[in-house]
Amino acid sequence: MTVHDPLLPAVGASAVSSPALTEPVEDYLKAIYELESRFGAAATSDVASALAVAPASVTGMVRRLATQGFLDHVPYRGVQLTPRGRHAALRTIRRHRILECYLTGVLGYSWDLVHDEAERLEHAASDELIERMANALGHPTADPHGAPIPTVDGMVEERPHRTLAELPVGETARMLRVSDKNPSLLRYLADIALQPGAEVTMVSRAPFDGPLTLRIGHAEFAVGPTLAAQVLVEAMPFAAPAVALGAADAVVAPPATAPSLPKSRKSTVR
Amino acid sequence: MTVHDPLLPAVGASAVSSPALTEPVEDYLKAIYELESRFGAAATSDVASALAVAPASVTGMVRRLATQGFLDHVPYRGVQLTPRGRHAALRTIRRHRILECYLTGVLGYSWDLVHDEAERLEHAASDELIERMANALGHPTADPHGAPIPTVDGMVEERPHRTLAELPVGETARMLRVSDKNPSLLRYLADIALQPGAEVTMVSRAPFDGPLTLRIGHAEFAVGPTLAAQVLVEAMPFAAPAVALGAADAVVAPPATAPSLPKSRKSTVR
DNA sequence: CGAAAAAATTAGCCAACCCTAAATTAGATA
DNA sequence: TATCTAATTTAGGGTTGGCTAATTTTTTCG
Repeated sequence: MTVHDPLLPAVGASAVSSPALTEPVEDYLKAIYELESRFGAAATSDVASALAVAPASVTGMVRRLATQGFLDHVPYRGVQLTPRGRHAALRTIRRHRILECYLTGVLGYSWDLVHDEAERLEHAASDELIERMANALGHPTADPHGAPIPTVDGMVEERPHRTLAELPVGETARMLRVSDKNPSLLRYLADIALQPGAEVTMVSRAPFDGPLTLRIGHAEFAVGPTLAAQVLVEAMPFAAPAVALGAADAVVAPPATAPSLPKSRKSTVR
Repeated sequence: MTVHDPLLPAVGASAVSSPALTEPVEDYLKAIYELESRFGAAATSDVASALAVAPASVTGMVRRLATQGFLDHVPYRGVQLTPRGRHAALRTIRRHRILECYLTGVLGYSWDLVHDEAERLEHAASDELIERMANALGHPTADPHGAPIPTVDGMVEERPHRTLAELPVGETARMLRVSDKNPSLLRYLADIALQPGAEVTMVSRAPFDGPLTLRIGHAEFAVGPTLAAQVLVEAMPFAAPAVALGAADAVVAPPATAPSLPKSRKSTVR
């Protein structure tokens, strides 16, 4: 045999649907999804800093993704995912979060270290593997950091919440969620037992951006406002005993249609 | 801040050592390792067909890998791994095999389906994850197909063996190993209970490349010589009861130094 | 309003990998 | 030994993704 028959249709991919996304593409879509759900649209520079690439690289990739129908791009205005792009993003996010659950729940990873591992595995694991893991875990609905796990068909539970920094003095709330991206923050939170499902009471609040005093269990801690702003909490159902994150009054819906590419927007303190 | 500081040293990689290999590079090294241990050196065209790429692509990659010190290339003669290349190859092979063990042992994959999954995960999993899996499994020494798992420092158990096709009539041997790359072959072997550790007796052998009759347990099966040639067996210690693959009389050693780039060699029926 | 600053895009490049087609080289053989 | 063939390599391209250095646009502010 002298003929070389290189990669024809490749046996694994489903005939009609997706030709499998590359790793960078999955990363872009995921980052854009997250920015979009926070700000309504994703700015080039925000995507760039989320992915640690130069803004010019984002412009280039965005053009490609737009021609492939994953997103809409209005030059100088930002991007928004199309339903197709959103679906792809949610698929990656589901994988990421199930992986995080599996790594902490079965393989003993601590919650501050799962992010990086899941970040790499999410691109390599097959649907088969992800569903086997979900199955082994009893189909969790949130990852170890409290982030909701999208369903296979792209639905996400978005719960009403506010940040811990907004909790009025004297009120008690249940911790809902925190970003998985900052290991040292996560280690600190674990130290003070502030994890999803925990009850927190705002004891006092020093003026001029001063420290907030929290009661968690029987102990009190003073934390800075920056930290508090990163922790999401939800109202406590009256007198309900602490339980794991589950159904409750969750709103199940595809992420709301974003306000079409707003003219201006401040993303973060730049 | 206007300066974008793209991927500097990247926090995860160890300062001095490896800058992390790309997926194609790991695949090349692994394929070359396997060809080299079968034939003493890897021919361009063999690498090409193992990886399903054109021979010209192999020449290109080989040049790059040679300049990076992973292998020695004598143009028109073939390649051999340097100690560095061999070490990298064995690391990937270890990952692959531990993943196969984990997927079958813990997540319920059948042995004919693990190869593809492991093939993708082996590039994404961290050392941390692999060692956690190995730990959860009790540090297996062979994968589900009987292939020995290299140790962390690059040692492999090579056991003396012959193919089932070579087993003389009347003799009994223990099945040692079979390639993990052919799902339908693996399904058939599972059907006839011919798996690593199983005892097989050569009952009879039809002439002119005819079928071989095997006894496995209490049943007899007739198999073709092609299949038999793919199954590796080892001599049975006299009267020893069947046990799982483990220590025994294994030879532990780094893969023997290959005969320096032989002048000619037929790899397979071409 | 008009200019400076910030954000985004374009232009021009680079490296990794892969391909086909056209040389080469080695090995086998008459 | 001369020749033919099979294996390899070289030449010339292509795509993806990323970068830097201009060059626009937008936005902000004096």
